[in-house]
Amino acid sequence: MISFGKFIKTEREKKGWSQTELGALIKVNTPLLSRIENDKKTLAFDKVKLLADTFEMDYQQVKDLYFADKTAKAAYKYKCSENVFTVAEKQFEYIKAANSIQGKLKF
Amino acid sequence: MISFGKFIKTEREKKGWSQTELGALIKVNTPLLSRIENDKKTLAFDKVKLLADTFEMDYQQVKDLYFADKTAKAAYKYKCSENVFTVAEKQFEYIKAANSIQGKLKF
DNA sequence: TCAATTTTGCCCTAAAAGGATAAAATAAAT
DNA sequence: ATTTATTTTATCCTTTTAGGGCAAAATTGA
Repeated sequence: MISFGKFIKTEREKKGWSQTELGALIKVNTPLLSRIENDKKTLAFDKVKLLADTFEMDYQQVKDLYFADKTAKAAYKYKCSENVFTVAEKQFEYIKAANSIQGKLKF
Repeated sequence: MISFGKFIKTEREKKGWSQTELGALIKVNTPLLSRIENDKKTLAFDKVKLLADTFEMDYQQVKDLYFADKTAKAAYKYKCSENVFTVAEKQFEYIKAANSIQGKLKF
């Protein structure tokens, strides 16, 4: 498993693109893309769809990777235990269930 | 499984405290605590330790709940799939392993 | 050694997070 | 039925951070 930054770098190189080239496609300038690939900045969420399309990959999957990365980094930074993920998943299911009961569109 | 807001409300009522009373203990004013309990605002992270102490609960556990809640809400909001949590956990383990190799303190 | 590419150092702006006060709404108690 | 206590809502304000930008330095490699 690699970080989202390294994921971008890997896929970019597979395509044989420079940072500037990929940057033009996903609307991110070169210095910023460099930082993103090195996990010093994060890609803005609204660029993720564009990125998935550019890489010809499934949006849902790329999006999941994007958030997984953010979650993992926060969990590490704040010294969470491993079961934070299990708890999160349960909470997630709970919210989904609660909101699928017509009309309740909280959170 | 309940939200972090409802968790606070539940524990507060167990102790028989008003929002103002608990608020004084954890340094949060009443209107803000109301919003927090109703999941309209989030508790600042630096108050979590104080909250755990006040409730006489394990900090690690409360902290995990705090981040689980944030994660779950983001995952729901951005329509992630359920396996975002599994991916996140793998990523988490990867980061931990990478950083346990002396000196590497990235992320 | 020149040219392309990547990285770093700053700086700027817009958005969001966290917090505060006053006032309205609800609930409880007398 | 009115007070009184409690909770919620309406705004507003300040500080932080995310995301982005330019210029220059560093690295890679032809």
